Amino acid sequence: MYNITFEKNAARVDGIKDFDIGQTFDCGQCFRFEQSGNGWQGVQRGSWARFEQPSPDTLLIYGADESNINGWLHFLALDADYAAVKRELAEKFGGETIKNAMEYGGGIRILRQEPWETVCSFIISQNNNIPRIKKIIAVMSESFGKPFEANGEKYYAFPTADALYEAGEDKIFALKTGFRAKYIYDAAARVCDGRLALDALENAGADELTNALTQVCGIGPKVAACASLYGFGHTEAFPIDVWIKRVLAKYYPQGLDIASLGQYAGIAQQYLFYYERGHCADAAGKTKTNADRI
DNA sequence: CCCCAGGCGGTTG
DNA sequence: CAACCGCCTGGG
Repeated sequence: MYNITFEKNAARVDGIKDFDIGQTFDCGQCFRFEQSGNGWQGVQRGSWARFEQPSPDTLLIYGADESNINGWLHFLALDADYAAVKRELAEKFGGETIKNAMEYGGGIRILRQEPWETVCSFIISQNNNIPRIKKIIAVMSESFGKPFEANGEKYYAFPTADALYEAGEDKIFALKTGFRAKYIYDAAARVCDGRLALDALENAGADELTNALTQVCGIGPKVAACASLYGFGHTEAFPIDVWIKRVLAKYYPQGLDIASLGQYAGIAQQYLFYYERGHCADAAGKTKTNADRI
């Protein structure tokens, strides 16, 4: 277990395991944290923090103190036993692929993000690329999120559903959200009038949550699974995107029974996603030319 | 000009 | 129910 001490403007967490800030923030699960110097920083639930990891088992959290440290540790899922997660996944999957993926991205943790933010963010993610997703969310937050100050700088909370509903579909469209504008607006409207009761759904079962989310125009199985996994703590949710489709075709051509993978299937999905995307990025880095496209 | 990017809704056979 | 298709936008 880790040990927490407080320094002048940071919390120091020693004794952490199975955690890497770079892998965790760069594995595609969140869109509001950026690398800056030797650390990563961003905004979650209307608060700012900066993370540095001077050694594998030490984490510094700037912006954290006695009053909010538990919130940040929960966000990072440092209060979860990922050694147990990995043991179970190795057993449930069998084969070398999951072991290789867990070796490659063994420092990933599934963040516990704010539910509405995940719903809205993964609507934006559809048929889109990560740099543009991040840009849209940044501009959306600056436009409709509540400003606050931290570390001598101005930051913005992710906009509430009320703020986006009040803004209206046209202003959401003006953020370059394209055809997703009406989806975002529909989701916001449903949260505002209670048809999508996110607070209550935090305690709902997987099926009930999925059913509620997919009532929203523009939320299908993939976006619902992402929201369930990243925003509602459903580590069994298994989003299948284009990368995971490639993984399944490549490593499990005989088929993979997702339902048999157990309570941590979604965490496995993240390891596999990061593993496959990393491989492709490594391979594409120097050789991507028009001639390679044929 | 093409294609693609962490999908989805709608239409068709 | 499976297979298509169009979709805002931006970059290659």
